[in-house]
Amino acid sequence: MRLSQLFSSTYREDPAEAQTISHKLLLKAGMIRPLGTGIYTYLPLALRSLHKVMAIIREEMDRIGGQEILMPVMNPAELWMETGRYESIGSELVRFHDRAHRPMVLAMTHEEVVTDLARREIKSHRQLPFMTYQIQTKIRDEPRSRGGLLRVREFHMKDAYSFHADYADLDRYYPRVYDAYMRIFERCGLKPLAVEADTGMMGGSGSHEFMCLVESGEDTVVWCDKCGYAANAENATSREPLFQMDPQELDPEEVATPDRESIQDVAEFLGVPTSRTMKAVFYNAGGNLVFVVIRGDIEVNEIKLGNYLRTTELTLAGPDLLEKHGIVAGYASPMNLPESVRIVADRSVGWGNNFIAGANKPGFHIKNFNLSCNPRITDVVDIGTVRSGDLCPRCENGILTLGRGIELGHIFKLGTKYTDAMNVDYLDDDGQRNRVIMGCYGIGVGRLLSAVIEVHHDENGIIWPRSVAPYDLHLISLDAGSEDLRAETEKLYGELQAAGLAVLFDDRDESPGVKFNDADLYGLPLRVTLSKRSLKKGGVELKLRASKDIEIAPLNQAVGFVRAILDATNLV
RNA sequence: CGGGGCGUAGCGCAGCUUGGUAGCGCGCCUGCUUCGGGAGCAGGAGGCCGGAGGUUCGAAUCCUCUCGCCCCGACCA
Repeated sequence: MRLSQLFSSTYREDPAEAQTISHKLLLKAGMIRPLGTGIYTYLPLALRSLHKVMAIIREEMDRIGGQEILMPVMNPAELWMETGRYESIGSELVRFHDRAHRPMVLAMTHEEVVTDLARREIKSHRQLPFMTYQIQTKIRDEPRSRGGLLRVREFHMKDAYSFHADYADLDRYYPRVYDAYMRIFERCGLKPLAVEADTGMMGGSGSHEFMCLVESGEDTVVWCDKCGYAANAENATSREPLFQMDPQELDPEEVATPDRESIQDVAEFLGVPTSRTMKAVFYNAGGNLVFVVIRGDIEVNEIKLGNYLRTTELTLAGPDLLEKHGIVAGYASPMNLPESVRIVADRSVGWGNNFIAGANKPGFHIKNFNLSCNPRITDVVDIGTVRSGDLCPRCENGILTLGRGIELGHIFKLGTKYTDAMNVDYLDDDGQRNRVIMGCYGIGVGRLLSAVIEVHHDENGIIWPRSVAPYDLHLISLDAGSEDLRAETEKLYGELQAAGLAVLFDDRDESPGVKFNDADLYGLPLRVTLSKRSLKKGGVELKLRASKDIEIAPLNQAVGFVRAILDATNLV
């Protein structure tokens, strides 16, 4: 491809709207252009990379027996009503009516469609197991898109669905998908961390997310430095920490704590660490007040709490709701609570005794709060947020670390959530009717591309791994008007292409500085420069984008050198 | 949906406080010169100042409403 013909233009300055590195570079390098919030056009360079990622995905999915299909984006709402998701999913599901006034949706995922398909096709156990996948546009009217391609409202997802006769078969297949996922990401130049994940609105019995650890990631992940434990912070847990226990429980007594409402203030005022306090956090769970008791130094994990309460409608309770139950904000007490309030305690209430807690009276707290003070505290569960430095729940000496990650993919053991809702059965070899078991597996393709840039770049631009680079090499002609030199470069361009290499040829009448800077920005793996100076040095200059070193190859052997270098750097 | 920020030429921005119908840098076009890390000179094109309404003799500038974009939070395969 001649750069003079390429439909793309670079920016000299960083686009103001972009914050994350990949967003900046994708715009700056002329790879994507925005159409609206979270909606982008892929220009030729980005599309070539996207296609390479897709090709890798297809190879790996085919390798584990996947069969590619393509399902519709436009779905009758009826299907989604069948599984209940038409109602349960919020406005990120785009709903509309067709010309005949039938309710329709734009698919944000394809469990409904594929499960319906399966129920029409599956008759016998002989057809099981199988796995279908597609790479299809997904529409999600995200409440908040951001970060360029990292989180968008219309995107490409590889989604796969496997169907099994029993759980054992799903359990056997699931690790194969896991391995295929690792291969896909590694082939794209990423080394993701697979973490145990919350299943969210998808449901199911187990799931893993594949996290690319970078600062710009939206998720918090937790991992152990000793064993393999890794989890999304949403559902991570830790082992009981070391804590102080007084030899005996004392009787509670009130202490004056004027104008000290936050745990921090109270602890400082009374001269105790926050771990010796018990704090109260109120939630509105679908209109009901829930009182959460948790040790003062630990944060409530709302995902865990929501899972425990089996609700997705969970917000901090407003003053109205508190007042209604006669609770004094800032001094709320886990003692003497009205019967109307549900109490949920984090397991950390057992990590110590004689705590400081609220007195439910402005300006007062109580000393020596113990679990025995309130017999109504019976729900003691793990709803705390894991902190960096906490002890690993799985091994002896491990310490947990927290980091940020981009969710590249997510795999689920769905079980029968959808096959139950849609009655998908098969006949076993005894002629008995059995429920089909499902797994589902997603990868965000554009997000994966963004993640590659987040990981592979420097201050001058992208540094593509060859596997997903839009072209293999960037050929620069510094002919300065010399027709001979130009002819040599044209000849080399032809030879490189004839050798099967994908070449981006900067044939523009631009100054060397512009060409070098654009080459760095585009970030193709290898830069090949032909100029008066390079000829004087003995041929053409070869420079890897990822390295500072420059090698000279004789002009008549340039193609061989290029191939050798590219092949040697094939794996990034 | 809450909180914050921003909409002026393709990109980055100034002008707005103190109203007088728009400017800078880069990019773009033409010519000449130049040619190894974003060249020089000369000439040129390009903007209903996001939109609507209002105040005013007069609005990019003041007021009201609205739309869009970005960030944080809520939310979220």
